Amino acid sequence: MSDPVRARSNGRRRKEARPSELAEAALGLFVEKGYAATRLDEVAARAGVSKGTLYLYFDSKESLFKAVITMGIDPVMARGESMFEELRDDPVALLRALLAGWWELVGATELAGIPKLMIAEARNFPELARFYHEEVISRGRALVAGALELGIERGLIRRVDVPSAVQVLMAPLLMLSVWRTSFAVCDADACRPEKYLPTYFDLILNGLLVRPGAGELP
Amino acid sequence: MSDPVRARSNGRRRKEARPSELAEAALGLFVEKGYAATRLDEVAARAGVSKGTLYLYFDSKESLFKAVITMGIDPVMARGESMFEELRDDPVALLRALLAGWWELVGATELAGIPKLMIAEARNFPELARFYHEEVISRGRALVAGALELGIERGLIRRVDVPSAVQVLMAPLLMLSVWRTSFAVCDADACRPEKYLPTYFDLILNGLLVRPGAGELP
Amino acid sequence: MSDPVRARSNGRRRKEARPSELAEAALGLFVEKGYAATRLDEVAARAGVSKGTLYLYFDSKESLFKAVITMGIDPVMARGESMFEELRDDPVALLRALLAGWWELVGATELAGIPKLMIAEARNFPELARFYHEEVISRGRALVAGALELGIERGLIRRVDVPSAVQVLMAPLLMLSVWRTSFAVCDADACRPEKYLPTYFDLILNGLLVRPGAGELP
Amino acid sequence: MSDPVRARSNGRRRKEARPSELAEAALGLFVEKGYAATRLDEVAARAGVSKGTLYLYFDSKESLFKAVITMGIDPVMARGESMFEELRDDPVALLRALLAGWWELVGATELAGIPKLMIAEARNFPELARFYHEEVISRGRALVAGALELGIERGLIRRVDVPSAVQVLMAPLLMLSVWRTSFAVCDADACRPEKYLPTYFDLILNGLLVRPGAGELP
DNA sequence: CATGAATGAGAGTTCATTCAT
DNA sequence: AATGAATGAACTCTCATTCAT
Repeated sequence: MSDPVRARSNGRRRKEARPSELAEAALGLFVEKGYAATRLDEVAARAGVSKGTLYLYFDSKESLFKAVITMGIDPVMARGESMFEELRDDPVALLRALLAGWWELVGATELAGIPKLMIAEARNFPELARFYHEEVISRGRALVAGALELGIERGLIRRVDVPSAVQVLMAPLLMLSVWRTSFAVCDADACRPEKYLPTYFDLILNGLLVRPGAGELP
Repeated sequence: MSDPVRARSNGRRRKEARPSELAEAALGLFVEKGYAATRLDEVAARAGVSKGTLYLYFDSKESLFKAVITMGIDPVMARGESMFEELRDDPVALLRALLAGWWELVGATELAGIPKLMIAEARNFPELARFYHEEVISRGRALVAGALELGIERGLIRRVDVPSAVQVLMAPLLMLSVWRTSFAVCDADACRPEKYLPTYFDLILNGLLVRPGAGELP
Repeated sequence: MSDPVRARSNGRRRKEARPSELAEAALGLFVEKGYAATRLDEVAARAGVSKGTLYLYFDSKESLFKAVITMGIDPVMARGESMFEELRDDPVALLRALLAGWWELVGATELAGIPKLMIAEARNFPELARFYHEEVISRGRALVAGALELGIERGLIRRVDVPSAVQVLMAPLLMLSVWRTSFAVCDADACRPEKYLPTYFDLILNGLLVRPGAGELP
Repeated sequence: MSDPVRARSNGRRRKEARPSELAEAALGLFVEKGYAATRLDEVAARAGVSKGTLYLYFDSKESLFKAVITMGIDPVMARGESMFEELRDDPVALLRALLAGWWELVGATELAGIPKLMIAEARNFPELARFYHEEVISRGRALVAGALELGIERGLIRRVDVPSAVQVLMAPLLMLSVWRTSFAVCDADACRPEKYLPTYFDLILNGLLVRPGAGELP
C-alpha cells in the first residue's frame, strides 16, 4: 500500500513522532518566552498542528512542560557515565572530557535552554525542581566530583573542597549556555564559545596568578 | 527612624516612599514567580495598597517591571567605581574586592534576584535587556577587565584573553546568586556561600592543577 | 444465546443491533448527566465502539437524543391501547390496570429515565417536546381519560373534571419514577415503590378524609 | 444628582444587590436551558454586567449554581413552620394551607424552577443534592407529615402510611410546577392551576370512588 | 464497516487596566 | 491621593464533528 521506506501512512508515521515534535516546539517557546507567557496556540502552530491536538498527547500545559524538561535527560547522563568509565585512568582528561562533553551535548544544542527554563521556573514547579535536582544536577555533579576525587587521589589535582569546586567548575559552562539563550541578541560578543571555552579551561586548570609552572599544561 | 519635622502624617511620609515600596514588593514577586505569572493584585497586597494605587505610580505592569530592574543599579556601580580608584595600586586585591564587593552588595542581598529576572525575561523585553546590558553588564565587566589589565601590565596576572576571562570570573558568582534564588529549597547544600566563595577564589586564582608554587596566595 | 444459524460473525450479528445498543448506552448517560453534559466519547465507550462509529448510525448528537426519546414509545402505547379494549367493561379495574401497567412497563424499567430527560430538556428541543407531547403524553392521557369517563358514565366514579383529574392521577407515578432516577442515592427511603404504590392507589381511590359524604367540600 | 431615597451612588447601591441580581438571572437561565447548557456570558448579559463581573461575586459556575439553589430556601421554610403553629388545631385546614401555601410561595413563582433544576442536576451535584434533600425535602415532608399525624390522631384523617402519603400528596403539586417550567409552551392547557388545584384538593381529600365505606378496597 | 487522529469553535476563568467615587 | 468594582481581551481546556485509512 505504500513505499516500504516511507512505511505506513503519513498520518500514522507522524503519530508516533508527535509527542517529541510537540515537545520540541514547546521547548523552543518556553525557552524564548518563559512558561507563563507561552501560549499553547503558538506551540501548536509551531508544530504545525491545531491547538486541540496538543491535548491528545499531553494532559495539560503543565504536563507538557514536565515532558519538555524530562525529555533528553537520559541520553546525556548515559553519555557522561560511559565517559567516566572510559577515562577513569586519566582524571584530568576525564574532567576535561566531561566538561567539554556537557558543552557539546547540552550547552551547544537546543537542550541548552533547559537550564535556563529550570532556573526561571523552579519555584513555580517545586516538585519538578526536585526531580530535576535529583536526576540531573546531582548525577551530573557526582560525575564531576568523581573525576576530581580521582585526580586528587593520584596527586594530579589540588586538595580542594570537592563539592563546592564542582559547582564552581560547572558555573561558567552553565552560565554561558544560559547567557546565550537569553542575551545572544544584545551581547553577541560574549556568546562566542570559541573564545570563551579555551579561556575557561585555562583558568580553571591554571588559575589567574603568575607563578612558576603555571600555564604549561601537560 | 524618621525626621521628626516632616513626620506629619503616616500618609504623607509614606507617600514619597511609595514607588520604591511598590517596586520592592514587585521585585520579590517577579523573582519568585516570574514576570508573567505575577499578578498585580499580589504586588499591591504585598505593598499594602489597593490595585488601583499601583497605577498612580506606574503606567503599566511593564513599566513597573522596568522600574524594578532599574532600581538599585546606580549605588552598586558607584561603589564599584570608587573601589576601582581606591585599589588601583594593588590589582589582585582590587580584583578580589570587586568580586567580593559584588557578592556583598548584590549577590547576598535582595538584588540577587535581578540577574535571575533578567535571564528569564531578557527576550521578552529586548529594549530593557539592551539597557541592562549597557548600564550594568558592560560597566561591570569594564571594572573587572580594568583590574585584570592592571594586573597583567604589572606582571601579576597571566596573559589571558581579558574579555572572556572576565566572563569566566563572573560566572560562578552570578551562578551562585541565581541558583540561590531558584533552588534554595531543594538544594540548600549548594547554596552556602561560606564554603563556595573560598573555593571560588582559590580556584580562579590558582587553578586546579598541582604544580610548584600553586596555592600559596600572597 | 444466539441463533446458531445466523451467528456467523459477531460483527455481523451485532451490526443490526448497533443502533439500539447505542441508543441504550446513550439513554443511560443522558439520564444520568443530562444531554449537554454527556460526552459522545462516553456513549461510544459504554456501547463498546469508537466515537466515529456513532456517526455511522446517527447524524449528530441531537439526532441520537431524538432516537433515544423516540425509542420504546410504540410498544408501550400499544400495550395501553390493548388493555383498554380488554377491560372496558370494568372501568375501575381498567384505571388500575393502566396506571399499574405504566408503572411496570415504564416506571420500573430503564424507560423511567425518559420522563426525567424530557422534563430537563423540553425547552432545549421544542420540536421534540411537541412530538413527545403529541405522541406520548396526549395518547397516554386519552387512555386514562377514557377510563375515567367510562367510570363516570356508569356511576362508579365521581363527577370530577376529567382533564385535570388525569394529570393529578398520573403525577404521583411520574414523580416517583422521576424522583428515583434523580434522588435514589440520597433519598432511598422515598424511592420504595412497594410502600408508595399501595398508598397511592388507596389515596386516589378513597381520598384522605374519614367520613361518608365525601366529595362535598366545605 | 440622585434621589435622597435612592441614596448612595448607583454603583454602590447596585453593588450590594449584585449577588442576588446575578443569582436571579442565573436561575432563569439554568431553569430554561439546564446547568451545562447555560453560558456564563448569557447570565452576565441578562444581569446587565460583563462576564468578568460574575467572578467578583462567585468563585465558579458551580458555586453560582449552588447559590441559586440555596437562595430563597429559608423564607419558604420559615413560612411553612409558622403556618404549622398557627393552624395545628385544625389539621385538615393546616394540610390545605401547607399545600396551597407551597403553591403560592414556590409553585406559582420563579422558585418553581428550582425543583426542576434539582431533578435535572441532582446526579451531577451529589453533595448539593444531599444538602437539598436535608434542608428542603426532609423539612418540607416533616411539616406535611405532622399535619397528617395530627389529623389521624384526631380521627379526621384515615390511617394511611404517613411517609408515603406525604410523597403522594406532594407529587401533584411538584409535578405541576415542574411541568409548567418545562412544557408550558406545548401543553398550555395542562398548566392551568385554576383548574388543576381544585381537582387536586378534591381528589386527595375525597378520592375517586363513589360510595360510602370508602377505604375498603377490594 | 470501523477507527481514532485531527480539528476548531466555544466554554469557563483570569487579570491588566480603567474610572467613578 | 486612594479605592475597588467593573471590564473584556486573552488564555487554557473541551468536545462534537470530520475524514483518511
